[in-house]
Amino acid sequence: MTTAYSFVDDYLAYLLARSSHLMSEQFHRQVLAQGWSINYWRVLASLTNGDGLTLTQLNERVLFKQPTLSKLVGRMENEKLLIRAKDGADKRTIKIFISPQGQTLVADLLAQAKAHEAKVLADYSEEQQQLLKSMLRSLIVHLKE
Amino acid sequence: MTTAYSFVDDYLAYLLARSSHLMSEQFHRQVLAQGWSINYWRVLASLTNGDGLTLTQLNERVLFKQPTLSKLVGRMENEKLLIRAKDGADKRTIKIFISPQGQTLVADLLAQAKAHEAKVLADYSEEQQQLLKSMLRSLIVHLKE
DNA sequence: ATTTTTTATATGAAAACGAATGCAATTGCT
DNA sequence: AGCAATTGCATTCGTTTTCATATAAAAAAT
Repeated sequence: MTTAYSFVDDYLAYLLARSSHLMSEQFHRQVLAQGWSINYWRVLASLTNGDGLTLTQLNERVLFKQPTLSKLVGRMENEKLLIRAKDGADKRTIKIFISPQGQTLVADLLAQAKAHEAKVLADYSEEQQQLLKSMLRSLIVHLKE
Repeated sequence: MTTAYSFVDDYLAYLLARSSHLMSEQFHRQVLAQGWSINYWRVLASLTNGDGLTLTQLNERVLFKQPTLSKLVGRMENEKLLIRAKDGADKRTIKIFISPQGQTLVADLLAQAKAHEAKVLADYSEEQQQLLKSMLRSLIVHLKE
C-alpha cells in the first residue's frame, strides 16, 4: 500500500493546477508590482512568436473565454499596446499585432520571465528540466487529441 | 540549434497552465453537463481527505482568493452541500465539513474524476504516470519554498 | 495587564466574467 | 445560384470575483 496521499495529491489535474498556480503567482507579483496586469502579460507573451494572430488564434493560446479576450484586446488597443487590423482574406476576422510600445514592454517582461524560470529551475538538472517540459508538451498534444 | 519552439512553448509556466487548462476543461464539461459548478467540485474534492478544514486551510488547497471562497462556501452551505461549524479552540475560525448530501455528490464526482484521469493517462505507462506526478509534486514543494 | 500586531473570516462596492445572443461573412448543401 | 449551417467577433446583462476594509479573536510586545 502506497496511498499516503489524499485524493487531490494523487490527482493529475490537481497537481497541474496547483503547480501552475504557484509557478505563475510568483511571477505575477513581479508584474503587478510594476503596475501591469497579468492578463496584459499573458496576451503579449502569446503574441510574441508570429506576425499577428486572429482573435480566435490568440484565444486558443491565451486560455481565456472569447468575450473576455475580445474586451481585453479592446482595452489594450486603447492603451496603444496592440493594433487591431482587419485582415484582407476573411472579412470577419481581425488580426492582432503588438504595437511598438507593446514590443518594448513585452521585451522587458520576457527577460524577467526567463530569469524567473531560471531561478525556479536552478535546483534541477538540465535533463530534469527538459524531461518535465517534454512530458508536459506530450500531455498537451495528447489532450488536444 | 533546437529552437523550434515559440517562447511560450518552452516556458514552464505556460506549459503548466496549458496542460492544466486542457486537462481540467474536459472533465469540467462533464461536471457542467450534470448541472454542477466547477467551483463546487473543486471545493468538495479538496475537502474529501479530512474531517473538516478551516476556511484558511481549504483556501490553500482550492486556490481561490479568500473572499471568493468565503462566499462560495456560503452558497454551498445554503444548498446543503456543506456544513459550517464554529470550532471550539479558536473562536475566529470556522470548520467546514461536507454534508451527507455533499458526500453522495462528491463520491459520484470522485469516481468520474478517477475514470477521466485513467482514460487520459491510458496511453502512458505506469512508470511515466508516476514520474510525471512525482515531478509535479517535487515542483510544488519547491515552489512553496 | 494593556496596547499593538497579527490572524481568521465576512461584507460592500466596483470590476470582471461568461452565457446567451446578435450580426455579418463564409462555407456547405441541394 | 440560393438557402441553411457555421464561423468570427462584439455586446448585453446577470452573476461572480475581488479589492479594500471591517470586525473580532488571538498572539506578541511593552
